[in-house]
Parts: sequence; C-alpha cells; structure tokens
Amino acid sequence: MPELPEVETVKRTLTPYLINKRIARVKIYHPGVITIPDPDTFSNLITEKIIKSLGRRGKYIIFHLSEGYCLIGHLRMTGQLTLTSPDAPLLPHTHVVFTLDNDSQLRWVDTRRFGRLYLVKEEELSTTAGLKKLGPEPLDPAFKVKDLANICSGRKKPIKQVLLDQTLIAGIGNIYADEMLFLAGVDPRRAASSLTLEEIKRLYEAMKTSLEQGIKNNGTSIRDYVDGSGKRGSNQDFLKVYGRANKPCLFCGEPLLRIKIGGRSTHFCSHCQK
DNA sequence: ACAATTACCTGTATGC
DNA sequence: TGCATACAGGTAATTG
Repeated sequence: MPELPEVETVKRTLTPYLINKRIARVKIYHPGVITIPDPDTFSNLITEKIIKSLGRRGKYIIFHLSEGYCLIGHLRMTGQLTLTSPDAPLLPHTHVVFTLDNDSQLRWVDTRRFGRLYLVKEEELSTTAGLKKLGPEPLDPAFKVKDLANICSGRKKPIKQVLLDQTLIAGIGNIYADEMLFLAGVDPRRAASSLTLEEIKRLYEAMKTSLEQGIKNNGTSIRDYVDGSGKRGSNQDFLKVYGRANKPCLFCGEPLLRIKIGGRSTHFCSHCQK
C-alpha cells in the first residue's frame, strides 16, 4: 500500500519524464475517481497544461502545472500511476489516461477504486481534502525529537494509532508503523503519553531509518504497488515484523504476534518491544 | 468535541 | 469444483 516511501518513489521515478511535458489530452474511463472538479471541467482545464514540477505531501503526490493549477493524487490502497507507451495494452481498472505531447501516457490504474484525483488552483492546495489538516513531514529536517515528544504528550491512544494519524504526522501507514515500532523496541499498545524521552528518541530515529530504507529500496511491493515505470520495489524483502505473524522474531526467535489496534492488523514481538 | 464504527471497492485466500 | 465468507487498509462520512 502506498505510504510515504512509495509515493516518494513514484514521484522520483516519474519526474525526469514529465518535467516540461504538455498534457495533450485526457481520457476518463471512470469519472468517479475524480473528486473535483466535475469530469468535463477537469478535462477542459487540464488539457494543454504544462507539468512544471512534481511534489509530495504525506501520501499525496502533487503535479504543479502551468497557469497556477495543481493535479493532486492519492493512491490509497491499490492505486498505480505509471508512464507507458501509447500502444501498451490497457490494463483492467485503468480509470484515467493522460497523453503527453511526446505521445507517452501517464495512466491511473486502481483495482479497488479507493484512490482519488483532484484538480485545484495552487492557492487551494493547502485547503483541499486531507491536505488541509496534515501533520508535519517526518523526513523534514525541521522535524525534531521535540516535535515527536509534543505529539505524544498527553495522548492516551496507543502509539501505533498516533503514528497512523495523518493529522499528527504525515505519510506513515500500517506497514512502516509496525516496522518503526519494532526498530524502536516499543510495544505498539503503549499509550503515546507513557513513552519516556529515551523511547521517543529511539522511535524518532527508527522512523527516519525505516522510511529512508523504504525509499532506498524503491518502496514495499507486497501486492499492487509499483513505481512510476511499473517496477516493483524490494523493501518487502527487508521487513522485520509486518506480514510475519507466528514467524520467529529476527532478534530473539520468539514467535511474532498479530493483534488488532484501532481496527488495523498489528505485528510485533512482545519480548523485544516493551 | 471527540472517539468509534462504517462505507467505499475488488482480488485473494480460506473453509466447508 | 463451487460457493460463501473474511480480510487487506487510507480516508471520509456517519454514528454514538
């Protein structure tokens, strides 16, 4: 599932091919994936726009277009955003195809159709959908241990749920949340406010480490995720707890547990995570 | 005001 | 073999 490292990888792999390309036309196969504006307006507005740059905020990918427009995408669970040749076969669940002035195509494919597209003016970016209440970027150098401590302070919810709350920290999903808690040696059920400064420091470092490792490995491809060129990542080969329920902990050998926290499956080692 | 639950979707795995 | 059921999880909407 695309989390921060996956969206970052999609952004990085698409960028060299999209900068200064003009969107010649757009074909919408499933209008429902476009939240705003209505599909006709979307088509009319985006046609002839130039892609100036690509960005990311949390799990949102952002295309900065000419004339002050922004195309925002959220891949949710099964979304794929790939650049292909125009004669590549159209995959099932292809909902939107953007054809560029060099005839290559940017295709929005999403089996479960949870993903969403938004086209807004630049000045509306920070007030669109979930972007308007997104927490800080965990990999931003300005994000310090002190900020994580403030986020945890006074919150009685399990630390796992705090990590998943996009309004508190942006971009962490179920896979990386489990991984960073294991790296930090912190039990995911612990109330966020109960973490000592020492534990918060470890979690801060583990957060950076696991997210940066995900980016270095081009993302985690467990099922659907691929990068902008359609390639799978390799980070699934380096996961220490996610998807390893009942298998031995790589540190102590005890069987890993799988429980539900806030309705999400949670993988951890009750021996190594206190 | 806030927390918990449900809706949105479809493919895959499991049980009988 | 076939059918029903559970599960995957990010976010918005709804309910409590």
